[in-house]
Amino acid sequence: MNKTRTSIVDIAHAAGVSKSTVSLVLQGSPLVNEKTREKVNALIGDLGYVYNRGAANLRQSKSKIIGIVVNDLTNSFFAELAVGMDMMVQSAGYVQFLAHSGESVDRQREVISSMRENGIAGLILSPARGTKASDIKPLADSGIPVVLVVRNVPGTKVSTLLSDNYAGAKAAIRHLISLGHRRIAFMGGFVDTAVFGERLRGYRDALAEANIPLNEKFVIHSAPSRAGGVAAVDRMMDFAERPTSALCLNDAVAFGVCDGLRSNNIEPGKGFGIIGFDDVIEAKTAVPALTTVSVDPQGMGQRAAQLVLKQINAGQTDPESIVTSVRLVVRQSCGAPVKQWEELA
Amino acid sequence: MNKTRTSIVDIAHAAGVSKSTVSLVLQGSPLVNEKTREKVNALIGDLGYVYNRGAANLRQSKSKIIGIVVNDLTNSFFAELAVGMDMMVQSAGYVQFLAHSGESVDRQREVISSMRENGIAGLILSPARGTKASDIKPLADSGIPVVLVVRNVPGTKVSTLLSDNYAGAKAAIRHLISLGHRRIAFMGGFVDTAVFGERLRGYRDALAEANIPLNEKFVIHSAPSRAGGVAAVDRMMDFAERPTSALCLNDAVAFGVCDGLRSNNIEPGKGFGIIGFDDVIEAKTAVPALTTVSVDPQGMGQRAAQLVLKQINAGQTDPESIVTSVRLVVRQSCGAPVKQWEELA
DNA sequence: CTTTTAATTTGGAACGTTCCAAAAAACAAG
DNA sequence: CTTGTTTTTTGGAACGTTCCAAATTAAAAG
Repeated sequence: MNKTRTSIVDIAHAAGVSKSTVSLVLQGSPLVNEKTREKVNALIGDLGYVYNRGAANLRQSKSKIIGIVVNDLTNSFFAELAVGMDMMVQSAGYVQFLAHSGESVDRQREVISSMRENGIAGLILSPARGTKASDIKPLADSGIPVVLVVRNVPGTKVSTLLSDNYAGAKAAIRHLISLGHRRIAFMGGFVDTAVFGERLRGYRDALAEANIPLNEKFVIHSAPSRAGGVAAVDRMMDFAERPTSALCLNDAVAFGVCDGLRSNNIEPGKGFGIIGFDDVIEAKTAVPALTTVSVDPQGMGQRAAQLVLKQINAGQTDPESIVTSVRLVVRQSCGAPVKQWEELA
Repeated sequence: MNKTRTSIVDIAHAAGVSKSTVSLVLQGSPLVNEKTREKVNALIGDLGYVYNRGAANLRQSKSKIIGIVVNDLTNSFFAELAVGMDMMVQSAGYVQFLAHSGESVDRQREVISSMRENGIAGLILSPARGTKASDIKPLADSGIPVVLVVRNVPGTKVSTLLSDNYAGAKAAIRHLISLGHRRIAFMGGFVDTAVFGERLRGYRDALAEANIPLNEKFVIHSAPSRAGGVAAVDRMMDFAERPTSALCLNDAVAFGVCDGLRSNNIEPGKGFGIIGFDDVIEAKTAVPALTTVSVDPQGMGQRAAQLVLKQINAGQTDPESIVTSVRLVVRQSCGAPVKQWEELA
């Protein structure tokens, strides 16, 4: 309503003190007399004063803003990741620019540069596919802490927070083998991402470990989405010798695989074993409940936020690379040992 | 790396012009000579200058920041809504504070006030359950455009963008009736939200229209989530006379209902008809593909962003209330007319 | 070469804070 | 009442931009 926002000097004037004193009050400085503090605080309420953080940032040349760029908010894994970050960021008294790159490197570049203009204190980035080290370099060089989550970008010298994809995949395959599976597929994902590479490596090594020869046809590429899972199953149905189970790139693919199996009249978890990756919230309630490698997306988001906050407060520290451990949660989607199915058939 | 960020005066100095001229160049003013413009632009690149939008905001007392608060990012409806907003906001040269309230009014209040301190130019709010008009009033009074999406808050004088819940629910029920259903449930949601109320009203009126008496037991409350859908089905299984189909509060509940039916050995879409609400991305690929009332979340997000941008540019305009229309997309989850099921049984 | 007009450029004040050195006030001790 | 000490308060410069009125330069006209 007011012509102009009420500022610190308006308060000062009303309280009969100087703007410096008001500033001190706002910062909760112990220097001010209790009496004046109360008077000032009262006025702040009465006049509807709102602190102008932008002005403060300008003066101090530092901000309380953290940039977060996520490649796909639509995927609940990333949505949960974002929620985890949000919690941490807010409770540290920061505020976040959260943007969605939609896997577009161009858009990602735009939002990062826009965030930079707006003076972020740090950046958490879940990079879009195809991100190059040079996309991150200028930011990092200017001294702004950057933390890469979920996906790494080769050639960068910034902190990373990744999950142990290799161990997770290996554990999953071992579990399938222990249930009696021998024909195990790996579904979803494209070769150009590090995540895919690591999980695939875990798959291969676990098979080798059990002396099961690798059938190249059994690694079925597809989009890392629910629709991709459906597509992968369709592809699989044409095989002469079909797998009896699959490790999926992520939970979204796994759900898609369930969908695809059903439309081919195969009951997921009964006629075919499925393991996902991520442990998205729905994994628990889905039917069949999804056996999956739990990455704890919210927790990961929180840790990422903590990491970037730590680096902001510490001035400049050496980049840190954290690999978070991962655990297999066994639920219903692998059903009973494979022997029983053969009896059923 | 540099001790201090390079500023407009550094450039001015290097180019042998005044800071005013550099400022003019940055704003793309036609006043500057082509020669000097080029010189300045070259220097800007060379010296790695980055524009300080905060300082500009301070001077102009307006910002290019839009606040977005969403009650639950984890729900893909809202995630998609956020993505739609993001697209619009970015392409208008704005940047967004996106926060997640997690249905907590307290947290919502905190983030809104923090956004205010950071000088947002407008706010898009999908209010947490239980939001009061007084939570929004101070912001709106200070002249910052506010747009409410998805959920309304009674007693506020701000713009709203809601979907036609009543008509959507009515259309859904008519469809079920046309397939031969008579025992139709309404699943999910709690009474205290406007959305629930409107959809329920559509349900009731459509039944009345067809002279089907309302069975109060058939409106089954539950959390508006996937888990809530499962719970609702469990409740339903105890009924002596069970419904043959259900309209669900939203797609998340609908998916949960599918899960719940399966664990009771009822095949969704074959033994029971299900209609969702929202038309989330997975609705298309799920098996059975979900018949649902399409709200087009991304489109809605875009429209919300457009609305707030319009109000920002127009200075102050009267609040606008938009109800977006909605359409029933028929897919597989209602299966064949109910007659056939009886023959099957 | 002057004068007029148009095209460019430019200091300095302002935006709302924080910070610093220094002033003022309050209190204690002699 | 002085002097010294501690507590509290205070102007003004600074942060990096935009804006304005005014100054300078270039071009056109006489």
